[in-house]
Amino acid sequence: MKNTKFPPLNEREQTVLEAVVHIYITTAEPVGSRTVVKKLGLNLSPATIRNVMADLEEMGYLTQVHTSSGRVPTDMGYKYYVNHLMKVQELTLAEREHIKQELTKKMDSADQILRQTSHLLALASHQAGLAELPVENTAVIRRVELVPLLERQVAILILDNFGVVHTSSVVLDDTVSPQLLESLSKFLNESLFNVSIDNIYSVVRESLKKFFDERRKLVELALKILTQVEPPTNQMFLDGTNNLFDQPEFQEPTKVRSIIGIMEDPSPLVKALREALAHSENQQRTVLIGSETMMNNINEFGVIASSYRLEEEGEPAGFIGILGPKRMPYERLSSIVDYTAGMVGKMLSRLWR
Amino acid sequence: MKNTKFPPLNEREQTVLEAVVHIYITTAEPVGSRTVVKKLGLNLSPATIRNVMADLEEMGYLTQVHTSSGRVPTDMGYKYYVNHLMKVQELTLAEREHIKQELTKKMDSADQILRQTSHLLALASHQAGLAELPVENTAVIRRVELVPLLERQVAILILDNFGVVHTSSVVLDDTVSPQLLESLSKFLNESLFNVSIDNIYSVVRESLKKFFDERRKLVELALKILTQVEPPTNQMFLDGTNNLFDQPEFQEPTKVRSIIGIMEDPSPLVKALREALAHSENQQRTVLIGSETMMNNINEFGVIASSYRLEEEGEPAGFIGILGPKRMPYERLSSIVDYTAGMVGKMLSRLWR
DNA sequence: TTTTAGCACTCACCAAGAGAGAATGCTAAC
DNA sequence: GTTAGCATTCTCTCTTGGTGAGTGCTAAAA
Repeated sequence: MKNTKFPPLNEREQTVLEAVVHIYITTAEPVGSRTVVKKLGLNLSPATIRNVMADLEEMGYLTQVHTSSGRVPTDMGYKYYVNHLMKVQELTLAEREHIKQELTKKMDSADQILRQTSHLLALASHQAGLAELPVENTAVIRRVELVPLLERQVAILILDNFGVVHTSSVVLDDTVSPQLLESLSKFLNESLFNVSIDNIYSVVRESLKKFFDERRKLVELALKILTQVEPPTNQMFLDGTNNLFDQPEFQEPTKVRSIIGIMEDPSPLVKALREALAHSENQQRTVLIGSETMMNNINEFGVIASSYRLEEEGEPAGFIGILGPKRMPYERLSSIVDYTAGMVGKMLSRLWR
Repeated sequence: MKNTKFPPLNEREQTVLEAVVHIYITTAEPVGSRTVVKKLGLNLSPATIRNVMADLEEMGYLTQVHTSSGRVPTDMGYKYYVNHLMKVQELTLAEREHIKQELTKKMDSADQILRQTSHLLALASHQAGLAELPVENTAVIRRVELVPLLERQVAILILDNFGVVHTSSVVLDDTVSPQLLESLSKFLNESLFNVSIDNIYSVVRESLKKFFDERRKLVELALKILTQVEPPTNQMFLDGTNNLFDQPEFQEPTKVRSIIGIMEDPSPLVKALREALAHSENQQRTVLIGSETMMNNINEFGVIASSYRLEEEGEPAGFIGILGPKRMPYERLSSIVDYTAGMVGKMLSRLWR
């Protein structure tokens, strides 16, 4: 899609494209020229619109599912619509209140808030909702605890500033004295405090060097323990995937499997979204369509995502969004995503202030 | 199913029922009398077998998908087969070695072992594998940690004897002094050590009473904190659900949704399995078929489960199993489940010895 | 130059029908 | 008790023909 050209459209062409997208979104049926005329209320005959639609097809914005059927937007058509034609709908007061209310329920961790967010988005959109935990490079270690469990087993708990606890445990070859563990714990806390979780390995290794000769045994133990800490995979919550099965485009078995695929491993989608958000205007909102979603050769999905920030003007800390068929009501859903992202940011920052 | 009668079968009827089940399991097509004769190599004509099959149908063991189609086993037919006819196949040495190898990989927690188990079972069976963490009533608290995170936020960590860490965190109304937290932590550790996780509330409440007048503030805080600990839902790992989509019986959209349903909430299945295992011979292995699986009105599944024990002659600590269509190769899969359950028990007990 | 009426054409969709094939149940004979 | 024979039942597939929505093209109108 990167190098595809988007030929410019005159006013009439824009109007027709917009109409086709709108009609197709609500009906899921190929759109014919007559229908467009009726919808637009123009004083033109279907034949005229037919010519416009033929032009739009030639430029790559529309396509026919078979000769002499109505037109359907291509990915490029959707993209043009989203970028140039769509007017984001304001949410009603009631809708805003509802979102606000659902997100101001008592929640004590980022985990809970984002799980709730994905649920809320799924409910509000009748599509699948997704919500990512704050990305690691903004997460910072607050505390490391080593807890002796049984003679040779030690649990490692890493708490970050978002209240997320990363746990792991290790079975050692030798027994460890409580004294040794305690001094190790102290050492780790000192060297890891406020270190980004991303950097856990490098920082520790470095600060370990200083100690190496002094406390050889301690150092070895520390390395042994830390290699057990799994690099925290950035977690994403995905809710309401069953809504997708209601869509006519996901009835076929092959399409069904693609949904399962996402549930099992959303990482390609996450990666694509992060990239797109980083390059988007203001790093605010992005829409990916079809192949852009990077879901193993399934080009049926569309996704709308917005970043949230922990401070008004800060860096994006993570994103939330809605996943559905390409044929989604973008105008309405975009505003839901935007507003919710704002609220999530507020709620998260309130957590630790 | 509870009150259904299982009319006794004579030898020929048993042979025919067994043949029908076997053939249907491999072909997924209704089985005709001719096919049965060929398979059995008997010196009888199809007409004779037809009569037997008609009898079996009358008794409820077989059914026709439509007049003048071949026969298919009913749930009752499968059940009779599993209980009386099936001969559990020995695993080959290679198969046993493979399972052993996969389970003796370095793993440091019950969590990892059972996740790996569900994966292994899915792979070996080409169905979905499931594995439950050791049930709570055998899990006992080893250690409680209260970790101050930020001024008003406290994380609660409960470690059980299986190396599983239950975490939660709470935002308090007032700030808490480290001293208070420390004494509270000490108090909780004393009163909760070796207490079953099931009983956390009752035990704490009781032992709190003793302290009530002495240290009022401490007690209130403890209660506040403990109400934040979510009752740990017994976790079950489910892997390989995508294998199910390959089965012809799960092609239709409605069936597909039932699979999703299980992925989202397997608790009815878990409950049914626990119950069945408790009443099974030796509390060892059980097979549930169709409606017995308790999956909201979807009667297409079958499940084979075995309990594992932490000590040779101990109580069952949890179960593992295989979920697939009713039409599963029970003879082979049963032995896989049995053997794996034995290995899991060994691996778990080795963890904390 | 733009728009439109008219018309032939294309294609999906549906219903009805015909024929093949796999099984069955039943009856009467072995 | 077993079986051969046969009419019967039902699914599945393929064909056929009709309908309707929509298109592209051409030539005329604005």
